[in-house]
Amino acid sequence: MGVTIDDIASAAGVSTATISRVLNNSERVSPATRKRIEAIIKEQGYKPNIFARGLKHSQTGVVGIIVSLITNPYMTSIVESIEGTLAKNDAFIYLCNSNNDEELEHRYIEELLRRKVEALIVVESPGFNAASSFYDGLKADCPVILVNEHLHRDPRHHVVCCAQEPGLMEALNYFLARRLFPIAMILGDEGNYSCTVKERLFAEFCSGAGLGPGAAQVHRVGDANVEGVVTNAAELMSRLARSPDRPRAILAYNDMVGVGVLQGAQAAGLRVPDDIAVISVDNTLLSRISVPQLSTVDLRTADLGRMAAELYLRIRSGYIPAREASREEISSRLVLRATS
Amino acid sequence: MGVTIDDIASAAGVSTATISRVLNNSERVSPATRKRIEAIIKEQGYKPNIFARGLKHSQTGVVGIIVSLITNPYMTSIVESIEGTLAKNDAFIYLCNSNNDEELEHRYIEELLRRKVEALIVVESPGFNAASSFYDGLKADCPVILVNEHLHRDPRHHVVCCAQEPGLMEALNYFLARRLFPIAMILGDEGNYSCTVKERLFAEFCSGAGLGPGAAQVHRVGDANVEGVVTNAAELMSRLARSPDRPRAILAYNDMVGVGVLQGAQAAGLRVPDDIAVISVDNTLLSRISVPQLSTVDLRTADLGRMAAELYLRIRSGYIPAREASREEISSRLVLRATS
DNA sequence: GTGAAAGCGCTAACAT
DNA sequence: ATGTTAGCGCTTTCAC
Repeated sequence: MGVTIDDIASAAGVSTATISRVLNNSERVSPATRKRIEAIIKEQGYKPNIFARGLKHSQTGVVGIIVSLITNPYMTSIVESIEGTLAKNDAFIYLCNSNNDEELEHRYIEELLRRKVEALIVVESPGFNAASSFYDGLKADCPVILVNEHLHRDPRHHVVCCAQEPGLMEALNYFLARRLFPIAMILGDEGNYSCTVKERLFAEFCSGAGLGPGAAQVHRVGDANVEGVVTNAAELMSRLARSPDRPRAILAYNDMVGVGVLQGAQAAGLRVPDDIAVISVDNTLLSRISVPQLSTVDLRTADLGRMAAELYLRIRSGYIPAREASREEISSRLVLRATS
Repeated sequence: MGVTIDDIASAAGVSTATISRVLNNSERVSPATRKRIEAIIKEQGYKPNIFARGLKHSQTGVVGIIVSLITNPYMTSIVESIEGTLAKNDAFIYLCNSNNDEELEHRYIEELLRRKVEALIVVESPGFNAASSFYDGLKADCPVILVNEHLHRDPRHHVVCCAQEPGLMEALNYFLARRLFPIAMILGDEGNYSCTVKERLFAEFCSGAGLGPGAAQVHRVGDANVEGVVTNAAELMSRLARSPDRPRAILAYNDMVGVGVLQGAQAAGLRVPDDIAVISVDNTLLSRISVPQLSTVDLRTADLGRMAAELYLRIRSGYIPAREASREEISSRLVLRATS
């Protein structure tokens, strides 16, 4: 095998304890010996054995990530960002795909803890309500970082999330300023956080702007996190195109819905954005590859991933207490592209 | 901490060695004691400490996966499949995203080996030529499984791949049988394997079917693995729609190109598939969410992922020699949907 | 400020 | 068929 702590110790003419000390840059080691040892370590390319460390319940350099659906581009983007940030800091990730299966998720967590991950990052889909009560009760001996946990204002763990409201308001005000009425909000199934937020916010916006039922509509297209929603949204849009109170502006639940709306509009012979403006939510790959490119409310997946990873790194460095709950919230924002 | 091998040993009234033997279900242990010990293990919920095992250079239950671009839906699908298959078998994965950066990839491999992964699965993009010579030279002490390594007929490692030819031929014959001429092949940049295969195969097909230049065209849209290709393809299609020898059938390099073609066709007022039939390659999310849904050559990502994972599992079980190169190749196939 | 030494939980000779 | 025991490479008291 590779070079061990003993090799370094004898090369430096000190004991393994001293090496260990400089490794865990703790305690008092004379600057001179520290410097000398560090040089030898670098020179010999020594890296401590992960398993020996893990055996002594210490650093393993691994964080566990649980995502609810890895094939969802929204998730993928967050994972990419976490991975990239951690890789720069010599940390590895265990990737676990829960498929929204709570039971499986619990088993994953148990096993990850057994493997002594240094942090547990749980990425929720914004349109899915995780069993947050489970996490509230979770006694992990590593920090738990919840990405997009919106439900509890005071969860027991670290939370990193992106507020939808600011971007949604920007979008609605964009429509309002151009007097693009009626405005239609296209939602997914009721009952999840993301949907509720949008519905409430739209209602507030309408009453605030004095928009009557003739100027505002709400439609639903079923489960919006499922591929079939695109077709549903396209069909809905075709119908709306023929309706007497055809909307001039659409705010779509997510990018998949947005893509469906675009297709429906084009099929109905409507020009986007001239006849109808469309803004969706998520800013995933889909919004960028649609033609025309979708204007969308950016949920800032890359930032979210980076923040989660950096939070772990700060905890690891001791800058932040691991077991205290913290909350970082960033604002979504409107990204204007070709459909509005 | 949890229950250790000593706890089990004393509970069973035997030595730790015996426990270890039943754990590694090797050697001769009397069926009676084995049964008894297994019961106690189950009862106490004992699980061997991963780090102690790793320290003794044995099983770690982890496999390393290196993908060239995790945000690519093609990759994501393979990763999902690998993860799902391994999770059922209590194996975890380290996910590494190389971003097509060779240098980074090498560092990942080095670190993964140090972490004693039980297998290394490298997923190449079908449109990217990996530095296969690097892998040929790689001396890993774990099996290396290359997914979609097409270049070498006799690589030093295990290969699992999907041949594009069968599905492409199906697609072309589909066009031929319906006499949808001219047929246009839309390719990405020259120089990668995937592109070369398609070009060669198309040429062979044309000469085989006696198709002259009036009945067959080849076009290029630049780097087809980049989001912007959608717009390029849309623009190309708009131009083709106005051309005197407008194609009646399109075979698109991948799903992104296919989506672009669809949009271009619709923008030009062409009905799909009545005026123009479109078939793409990949069968990713994109082909399923496009409206109309794209007919596509299925590159069978889910099967590929499962095969790679199962290959590792068979090696782990000793059914297959780890260090011998093997090759499993499956055939792509045409999936007919709404655009053809 | 540094060293000696006792483990961490397991595996694998070597004994019996 | 089962037990004894010496490590794997590191961390961490406890001495000095």
